[in-house]
Parts: sequence; C-alpha cells; structure tokens
Amino acid sequence: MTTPRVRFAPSPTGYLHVGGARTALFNWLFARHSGGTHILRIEDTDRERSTAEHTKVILDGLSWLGISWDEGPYFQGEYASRHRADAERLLAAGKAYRCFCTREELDAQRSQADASGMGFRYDRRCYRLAAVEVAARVSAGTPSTIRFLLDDEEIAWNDAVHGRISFQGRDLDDFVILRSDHTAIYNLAVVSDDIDMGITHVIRGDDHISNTPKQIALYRAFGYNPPVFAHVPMILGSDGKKLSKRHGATAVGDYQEQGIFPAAMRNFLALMGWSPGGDREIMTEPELVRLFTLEGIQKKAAVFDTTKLEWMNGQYLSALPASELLQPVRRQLARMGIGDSRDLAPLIDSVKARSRTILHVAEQVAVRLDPSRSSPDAKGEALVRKMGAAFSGNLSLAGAALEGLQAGEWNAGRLLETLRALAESNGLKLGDVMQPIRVALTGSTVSEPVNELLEVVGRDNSLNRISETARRLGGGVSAA
RNA sequence: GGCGCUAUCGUCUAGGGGACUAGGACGGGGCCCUCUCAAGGCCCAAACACGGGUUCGAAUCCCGUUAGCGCUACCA
Repeated sequence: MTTPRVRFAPSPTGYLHVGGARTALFNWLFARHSGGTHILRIEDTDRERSTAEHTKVILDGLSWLGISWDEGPYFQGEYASRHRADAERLLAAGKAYRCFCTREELDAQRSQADASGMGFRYDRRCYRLAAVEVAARVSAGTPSTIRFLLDDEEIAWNDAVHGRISFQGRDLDDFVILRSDHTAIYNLAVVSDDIDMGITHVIRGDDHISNTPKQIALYRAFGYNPPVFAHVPMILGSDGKKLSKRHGATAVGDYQEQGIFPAAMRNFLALMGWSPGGDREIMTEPELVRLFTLEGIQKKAAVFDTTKLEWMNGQYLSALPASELLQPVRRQLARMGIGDSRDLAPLIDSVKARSRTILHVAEQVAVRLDPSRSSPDAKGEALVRKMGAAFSGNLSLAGAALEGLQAGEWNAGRLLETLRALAESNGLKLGDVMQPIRVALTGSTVSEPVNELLEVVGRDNSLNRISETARRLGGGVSAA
C-alpha cells in the first residue's frame, strides 16, 4: 500500500470554524498515524467571497492548534487552467456538453418544477442540440457552460465511516463543471486537484456525501480510481442545529481569546465524533496520533458542549506548573491593561485550582494584585446584606488584629493563628471573620483559604482594602 | 417534494448476539472535608426512539415507522 496522502481543503470565505478545525485535525491525525502526507489546499475559487484575511486567519488557527501540513498551502485558484483543460477534455470525449441555457432560463425552469411539486432536473435540452447549431452559437460568441453528462447507473462506494453508500444516476443532475467565464465549479476543481495531487483518502464533513457520487462519476470519466472517502459527522450547536454565530463562539480564534489551551482544544475536538474506545478522554498528542483510526469515527453528529471544553481546559490548567502559565497570563493581563512587576507565580498557584481558563486566572490574579479592582458579585452582596452591621464590624476587628502583624510575619501560618485567636476571643465563628475579608478582597464568597489570600495579596494592599471597605459599609460609624 | 445520512443518559461516548441489574466523562443533585468554593473524596438520579422480524438469546443483525440533519446553484 502506498503511503496515504490527505488534504484539508478549507475555503477562505469565513473564519476557521470548529467544524473545519476538527476536519483538519482528523486529516492531520490520520496522516501522522499512518506516516502519510498532510496537504493544505485553500479552495479560493469563489472569488466573490474569498479573502486573503480569511486565509491568514485559517492558517493562524491551524498553527495555534498545532496542526501542521507537509505540503502547501496550495491555492486552488492557481490551477484554473488545468481545471479548464480537464473540462474541455471531457467535452471532447463526449462525456460533457455545452449548455447555453442562461441563469434566468434555468431559474424559471426550477421555479416551474417547484410549483408543480416535482423535483428539478436539467432536461438536457442543450445536449440534444445538433452539432452545427452548437458550433454556430459558439462562433457567434454565445456564452455557455459545460455540463457533465451523467449516466444513469449506480454509483456506490464503501465509505470508511458509513460503510456502503449508493446513489442512482437518475436521481442526480447533469451538473455544470465549467462556468461561462471558464472557471471551474467545486466538484470539478476538487476532483481535478485531488487527482493531480495524488490524494488517497478524502476525509471531510458528511455534508459532502451528496457531492460524492458526482465526484466519483468524474473520476470514472477521467479514468482514475476514486480515493477512499471518510465522511465525518457534523458538529452541531446546543439546539441540535448546524453550528452558527447564534451559538456564540464558533471560531477557533474565539477560544484562543478565552484562554483555552491549544492542547485542550485539540484533545476536545478529537473527541467530537471520534473515540479511541473505552474510557480514555485526556490524551497527549502522541497518544492521539497513536490511537487515531478512521474506524473509530462516529456516524452521528455531535453537539459542541462548551462546558465540557472548559472542564477539559481546567484539567490541563491544573496539570501545568505556574511557571508555564506565566507567559499566557501576562499576555491576558496586558490585554486587560495591567502591567506588573511582581512575581506572578504564587498568585497563579493560588487561583489556578479554581479556574478553567487562562482568562479566568488572569482576572483573579488582577484582583489579587490590586483588590480595589474587585467588585462584589451577587453572592458577595448577599453576604453583606445578610450580615448587616456585623459585616463591617467584624471587618474592622479583623483589620485591627491583622495590623499587629509586621511585614515579616505576614504569612499564611501566622495569619491563620491570628484570625483564629480573634474569632475565639470574640466568640465568633471562624467564618464570621473570614467571609467578610474574602468579600472585601475579592468581591466574592469564593476563593482560596482566606489566610492564603491575605498572604498573596500582601500586607499593605490587604489592610488598606479592609479598612476602606469597613469604612464604606460601616457608614462612617465605627463598630469597634 | 426528491435523494441521502443518522438514531444509547440533557451532552460527549463505551458497547460490535450471551460478560448489561447498559460502563465512563461533562453537567445536575446529595454527603464528606471545611472559613467559602467553581478544588478534592464519596454517593445518587439519568439512556438503548417506536414497531415488527432473525435467533435458544438482541443495545448489538434485518425490515418498516417516526424524528433530526444534510444536499438538491454558472457556492464551497
């Protein structure tokens, strides 16, 4: 068996979608697993919608995900002359014919067919034109497309994920392969390029299943054996509909911004429509490559579950030491307009267990760098309301006790001792003194243990914030 | 409408005739830990779409129904 050659062939008419990224990932995993070649081909033949910016975004997205390619990127638009020559070769061989029907005529025929409840099929009126008539129109300069003459025969293939799929030629149409401006239509361009590039396996979304018989017919007409087709299931939004902007973040760039790790995204995407069998979920890149097979691909469409993605990202997050998080966290902080001079590692360590994304880590680090950046959330406000005057009262008490600690004593151990003693001597539960501090410093009722929080925020920042908050909420009345 | 694809917990999935009182993960609920928690530990609820076959035996094989999705362009 020759080594596989696969391609990822996005059209640069939009951003790199998670569905496209998943298809790219499968192609890449298959190539790496089998020692094959991964080719990147940009299908830019839709000139109206294709842009260089989209191409760049797609390339950047793939790089971010760690998906590489061995050949390319090739640009389909550069092969226009081969496409045209191939179409004309089919025309000369009598396997295609010129069609002079205009778009308007076709539209009229289509709507008529719709109105009568019949499915539209091109009636081959131009195929029946006499040769002299065709020649006359051509020399008169009448624009024409080239249509493929589709035989009525069974077209079937053994799909690597679905098994045998078959269509009848009579259910298909004599489809256009070359536009009147001599540029190729998708199905022709794909087959022409895949033959030219020696593609052995076509791994793509299953929305292409109905294109496949047309493409196989083209392979037959050109005298080539079709490649192996593997149609991977769609990725759906939470409502079971095709993923779109309505579903929120759908571009891989969105997840990059949210602080999702490429490794986590890759791991998660690999599990959308593929399973290694058994219970494995968190897998390293080499494991993914080793385990990946076309047989493990699912037939059923998968719903993209952001919550589980974030959970998985959290798994990667907690497995990574703070030292490796330094750069990404700094980047996020910079985007938030926060420069820093402090060593962030201890801050990162104290918040990463409770975080799922880098963005979340950065937000919490920012608050610990400067508690005045915090604003109370719903739970924080509820606590203030519930405790009433005791909130600021206990806070002042704590502030006074904490002030007794010198800078050299400001560590988690001493802080805990101090707070415990304070609670005991005032007949308070530990939580009654801890929670107000937590809310004052973070705005929330959730954080690392308060003594650790105090240590990480530092003596001056902590004390300032505590007295400030006590004063503000105490309405100027000292509770002491 | 026509053609095609698909159908296991809410979601991602394991399962390829007996090992299934259907397993894992996310999410949900509860308990423990505890100053709080989105962290950790333990526990619970939750699914084979429906109907026919085949078989000693069906989540697994076949057929039909239903539902969902895709395609049906001089888009890709």
